[in-house]
Amino acid sequence: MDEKYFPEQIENKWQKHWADSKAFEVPAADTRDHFYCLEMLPYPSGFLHMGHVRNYSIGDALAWFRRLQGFSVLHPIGWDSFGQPAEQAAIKRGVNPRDWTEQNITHMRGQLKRLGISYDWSREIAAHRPDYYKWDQWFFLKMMERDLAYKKTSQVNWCPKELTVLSNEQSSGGICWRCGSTVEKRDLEQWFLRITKYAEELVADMDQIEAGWPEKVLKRQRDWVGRSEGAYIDFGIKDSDKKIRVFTTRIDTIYGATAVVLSAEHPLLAELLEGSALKTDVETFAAKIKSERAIREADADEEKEGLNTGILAINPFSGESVPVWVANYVLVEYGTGAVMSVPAHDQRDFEFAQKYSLPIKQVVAPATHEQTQAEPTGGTAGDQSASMTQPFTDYGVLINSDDWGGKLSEVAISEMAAHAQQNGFGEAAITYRIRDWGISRQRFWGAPVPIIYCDSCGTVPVPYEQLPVVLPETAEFTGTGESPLAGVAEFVNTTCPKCDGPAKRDTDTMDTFVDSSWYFFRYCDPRNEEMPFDPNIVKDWTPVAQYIGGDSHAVMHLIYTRFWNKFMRDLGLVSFDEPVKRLLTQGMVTNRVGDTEEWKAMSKSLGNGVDPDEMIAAFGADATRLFVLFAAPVENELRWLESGIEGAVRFLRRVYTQVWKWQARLATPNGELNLNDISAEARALRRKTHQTIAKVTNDFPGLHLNTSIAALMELFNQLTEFNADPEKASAEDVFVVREALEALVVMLTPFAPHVSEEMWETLGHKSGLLGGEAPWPKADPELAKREQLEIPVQVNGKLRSRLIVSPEISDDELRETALADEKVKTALAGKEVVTVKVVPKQLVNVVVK
RNA sequence: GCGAAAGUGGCGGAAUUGGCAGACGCGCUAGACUUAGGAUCUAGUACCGCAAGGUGUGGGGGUUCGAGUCCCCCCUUUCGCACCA
Repeated sequence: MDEKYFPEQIENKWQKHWADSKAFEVPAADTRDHFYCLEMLPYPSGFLHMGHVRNYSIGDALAWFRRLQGFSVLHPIGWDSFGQPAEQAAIKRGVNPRDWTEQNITHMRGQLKRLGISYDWSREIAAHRPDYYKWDQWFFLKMMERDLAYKKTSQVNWCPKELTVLSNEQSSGGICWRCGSTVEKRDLEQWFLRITKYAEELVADMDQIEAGWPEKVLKRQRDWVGRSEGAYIDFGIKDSDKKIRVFTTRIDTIYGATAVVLSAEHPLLAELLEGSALKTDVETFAAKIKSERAIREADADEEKEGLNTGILAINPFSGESVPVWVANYVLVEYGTGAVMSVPAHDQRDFEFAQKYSLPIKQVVAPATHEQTQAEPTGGTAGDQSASMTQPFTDYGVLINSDDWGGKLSEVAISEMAAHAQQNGFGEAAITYRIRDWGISRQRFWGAPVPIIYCDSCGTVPVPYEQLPVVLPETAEFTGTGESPLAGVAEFVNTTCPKCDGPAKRDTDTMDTFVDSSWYFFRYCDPRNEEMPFDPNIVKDWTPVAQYIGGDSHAVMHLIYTRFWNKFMRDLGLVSFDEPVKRLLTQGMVTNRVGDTEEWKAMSKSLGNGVDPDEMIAAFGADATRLFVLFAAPVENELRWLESGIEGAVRFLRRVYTQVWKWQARLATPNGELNLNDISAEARALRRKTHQTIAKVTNDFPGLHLNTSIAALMELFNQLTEFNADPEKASAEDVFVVREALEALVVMLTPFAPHVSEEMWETLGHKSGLLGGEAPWPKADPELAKREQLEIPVQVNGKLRSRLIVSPEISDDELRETALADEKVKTALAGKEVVTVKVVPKQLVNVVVK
């Protein structure tokens, strides 16, 4: 092309070439090994931001690496195109959500192509198109058949000012994220997916992905599922045959229970209070707590408040009567909505007991070392209940606990649960924090729930052959929070599939996390009209080899997609438990906020965004991508510095110039080569070449891209230092330079594909990097071996000299050489040598007195 | 409050199993060239010191012939969870 590096020219040329040659489209039948490289599909907001650029640059590097190694690589992209912003645009500006979304997709697709990301565009999908969401609806019906989808009344977060339903995230702290109003709770009938059925598997199967997923993501998922082992215990009620069931993980502390505390919304409360003199007081108090809860989530900092109901409960272990209280710190939605209060051994109960002067009875004492080692003989530790200033929450040894006294907590926990079960007042139990997934949204821009309500037949699923239930062209967007579909008569009014009578459709749409729970299976078989995908096609590509995205999806999306996979497995669509083998959560891209030293994620509202198009125009897509990958390890925060990107251009330009410098000479035949007799410098360059190949090849699967790029820069630096004059270079020198340059260009391709293709062509390969045999170089360990070793010699751990020795040197020779060294002798003068530590072929340390 | 991770030059960051701290890049300094430009090239750049030399991976202690790396205590930062019984 041109002797000078003009990124725009080169990038246009190769983007056109790739498109024309369908370079990244996966052939239908391909016997090569398959590799599925996946990035989280974007929401089509209209504009690519630097976070996208980083995400796709990482994925593209890996996709290219595997392609150059000879894998058949699936690298697809699509659009998570249902969701709020399109509807907001409709409400605010009166545009049609579909048009708005399609325009955004068109623009962003253009940006991705200008970045030169190697997607198979023939497989592009978009959630808002009927040929996609048809299968959301199909899955929903399958869930219903298996009792995994059900309807129930539940509370939603409601903003009274904006008249709209908010998600939990949008109403965190009980405050509307947009207008700051206090959020209310409202009851609505909604569809739920029974993810709790898979709670145990979602925890247990983590050991299948442990090796490939970041520990912090697994931890957050574990917390989210919230598995907790304990026991249910039934407390009797005095003068009644009713029972209150509590859940506890510390049944060993049950002799210390000095109250039973109910949530204000406990279902038994009204019944229990029947005929009580305190009925009105308690109910008034409970209503007060309830209304506080309706506007605020439970908060650990909140003052604990409670009221004695006058009811007495009977501890089934001790037979003691304890008062029943109602309090604001007991959550109705966890466990049984009732707890036994053990102030001596629980922080919350302790605070509560102090405030209301409830007795504090110690029943577990710190275990002595002997007690933890051997089976203890009796509960002898002192009872300090009266003087406790804080609860003792550790495991220990039981005291004041009848026959259980003297047992260790660990032992007592299992034995006491068994005892409760044998005697019919309890059982060992496991509870989970995770709740079923509410998917109904009172919104227009989503996949309609495929359900029909008929006065005579009730709730009727839409028959499969009537799918998709198509979203109407448009609706009235009032922003009142009612589902806009309810106002579209042609949509709502239908006939019942069972009785042909008049009926109405469900007017809610599904949570967009439904769309993104299975989309990457659709990429494998994107135009299938009979099924969501053909299991036989999907099995060659999945589980996904590498998934890359932001850690904002650590719980919701990534737990839903694991759930969906297990459901699909139970349907027989896939054969494995976990959909993603390796996950990378890349770090944020941040920039200074104004002139401050504050680095925050780029965003429109902060005004610290950087437009990828401007970067491409100014520096080229290759340099932009190279910088993004080089500037920090992929999982770290990336601080945007424009000077860094200039460095990337500089590097690419220097490599490009070097290729041009050698081009003509490399084109002429080498003639007879005698590679056994080349200069030391030439041997050193070959060594560096092969060392670099080994390093980059090894670093790639772990995505240590920044160090790979650094290694390529080192190789290039050594190549320029070799500096043989092309005109005068020997045939052997030309060979060595060619080897280094070609390795460099191929290995640079994943980071800067356009200019690499260009240089590869300049080096005389007319069919392109993907046109023939897989070009990724192979490291020759013999050539990578050092010819000489530089051995540091320390005296008492301090560096005193360096020896240049042969790699074949023995330990004894090394010791002698070190002790004979002049600098070492100087350092040893007048001192007595105690020992000489020789680390074979690595280091010598002389220890003196 | 609880939990986890991390603290290395002016900056981003390197450093298999404990074995030459600071690779690579940015920035900076000096010089060369030049239609004087925020281009390109060359050299230098952890800190103190003219030097010899000394000091140095948040602080303190420990293990070891040897610690950025392992152990204990403390400090700081970031993230996650926040009444989950």
